[in-house]
Amino acid sequence: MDLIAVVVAMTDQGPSVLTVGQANALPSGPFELGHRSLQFGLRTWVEHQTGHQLGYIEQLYTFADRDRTGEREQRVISISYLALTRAEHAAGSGKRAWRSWYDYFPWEDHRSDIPSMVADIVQPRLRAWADGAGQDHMRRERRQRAAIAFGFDGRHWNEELVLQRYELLYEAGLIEEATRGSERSASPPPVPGATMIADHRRILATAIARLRSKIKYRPVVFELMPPVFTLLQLQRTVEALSGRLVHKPNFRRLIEQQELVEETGETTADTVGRPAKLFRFRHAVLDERVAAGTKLPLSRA
Amino acid sequence: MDLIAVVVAMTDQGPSVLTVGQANALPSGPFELGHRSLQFGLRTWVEHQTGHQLGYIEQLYTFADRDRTGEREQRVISISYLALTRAEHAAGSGKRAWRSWYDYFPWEDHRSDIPSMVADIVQPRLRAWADGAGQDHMRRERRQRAAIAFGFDGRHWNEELVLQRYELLYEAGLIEEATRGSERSASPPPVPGATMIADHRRILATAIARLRSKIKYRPVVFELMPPVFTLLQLQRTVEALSGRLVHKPNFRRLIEQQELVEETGETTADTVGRPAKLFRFRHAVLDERVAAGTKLPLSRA
DNA sequence: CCAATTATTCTCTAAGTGAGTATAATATAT
DNA sequence: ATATATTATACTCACTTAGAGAATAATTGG
Repeated sequence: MDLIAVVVAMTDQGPSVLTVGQANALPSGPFELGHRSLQFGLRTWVEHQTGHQLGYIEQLYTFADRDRTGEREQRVISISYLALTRAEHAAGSGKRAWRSWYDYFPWEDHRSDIPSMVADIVQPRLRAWADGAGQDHMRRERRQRAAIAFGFDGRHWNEELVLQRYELLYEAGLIEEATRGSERSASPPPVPGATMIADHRRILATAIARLRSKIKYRPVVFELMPPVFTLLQLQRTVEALSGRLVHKPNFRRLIEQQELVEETGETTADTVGRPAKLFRFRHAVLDERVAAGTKLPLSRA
Repeated sequence: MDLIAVVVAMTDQGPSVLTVGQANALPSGPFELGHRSLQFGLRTWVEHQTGHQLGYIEQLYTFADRDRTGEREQRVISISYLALTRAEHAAGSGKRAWRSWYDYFPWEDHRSDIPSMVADIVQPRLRAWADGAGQDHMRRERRQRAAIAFGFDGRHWNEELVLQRYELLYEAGLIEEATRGSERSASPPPVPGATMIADHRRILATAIARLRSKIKYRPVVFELMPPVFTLLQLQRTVEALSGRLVHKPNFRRLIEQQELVEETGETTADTVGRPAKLFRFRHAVLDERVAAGTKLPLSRA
């Protein structure tokens, strides 16, 4: 019985995740009898071990597949969580490090255009995998899945399909984790991207997908923001999480008409150009509207 | 390590859940080593025990609170699942029975107007609970929470807040499960609604909330429908699940423009009035659009 | 003072949604 | 046979939302 945490914060390197070891594992710990509840158990040990106050915690998924850790007949139940915090809360102890999550998923960052590795590496290898299927209908099905997941053939990129993309690459043998234990020469070279132990990278993919979906209908972004911020800073955070750019005027309109923020009266001084008003999150909305939404003006075209 | 299933189907009594015992418990079973995965384990034992083929399975939540079962220091991890099936698949064995979920949550059915018990019983008792708070700001906060959850003071009813409503009633001591073990005379009489053992009713509330949310953006309703159906039958199912009526022309428009269904060419014969065309679900949409949506034309007013 | 830079406001258009009305096809009653 | 009830299906309209681009404002640095 293990608790695994995906702790997310914004750092200088962008949207980041707290890692241990050689930046190849998520922090995890046993669930102890002394803990009042699962969530409480997670909160106490993460805060104790990392000095991070966790603002928002959400259960992700419980895993127990037999060969999860590779050891046969040993059954470990892992309960994974998504937690949001602010990087400043760090007390940096031991071998813990923040890493941009795009280090592990370089194909997910579409903020400055589509990464070239998608067309140069991912697409041809997935194509080869699809063509390697025996029957004709299998080939078509594989191609269609790849096209939907990665937006090939003129389809639109859907930033929420993080897990589907990872699983597709895994199934195609293009992820190092998928070919562990088998002959190295037998499998094609993996796609770029830092790897993780066991299925931690898969759990991270689940967390990113959840967060990308959630910011559209719950005001959780603010857990990652400092107490006061400009609208552009807020926008950059949303863009970092979703991996794509949003239309600035429309973003402002959305935030303001939902009354998610209020002006502090101050403005920024340290920037070039016109100084921006500073805002703070209106915590009252959490009480006022349970289903307080935050939609993103993401283009469909 | 326990698996608990909320198995949902449409029966003559409306949206129904599979129960065991005196219709006061959800089916549950241990997770065995022989099972390949959690989901697989659940599927096999539910199908084995009830003769039901489970179409759709989704993990709900993992619980491990210390006093969950009332036995101290005994820590049981429960992983709960939502499963959808068709009632006809039944092979009816033993003490299993379908029960309308509104037997357990009578305040949740707003199809034919708001149930009178909401204004007659729930509202005054929640008001009394709020007024019983010590400080003034506590009273205001309790009143606001009740108003948001149940749509008092001219607010809108939000059908997705099933869990919030249950938890509010629980906190107010108006749910029998909340006052177990304490002096009976000390607590107010519980609100109407069948009870369940342990926290099963809470798990059921979680499942209903999840399903009411999900039918709006994923075509899961079809798991509950027979192979062919009329659009009105589909609409009635959606209404039964969400607990509120939808606008018929708009519902049709939504279903058709999303190309979720296709005509079979047949029409119904056994009804009064003009015969309706029969439709079947277009399984192709599951491949075509991963995020295939089913939105409901629910009124905001 | 002008260019560059960032912030903020406004407008236009297209699509989506809630609500109501009109027409079509059947059964049953008179 | 005709009217009426009943259910199915189609159409219309007003209003809101969302995507996109343009225009204006307030700074800093030459």
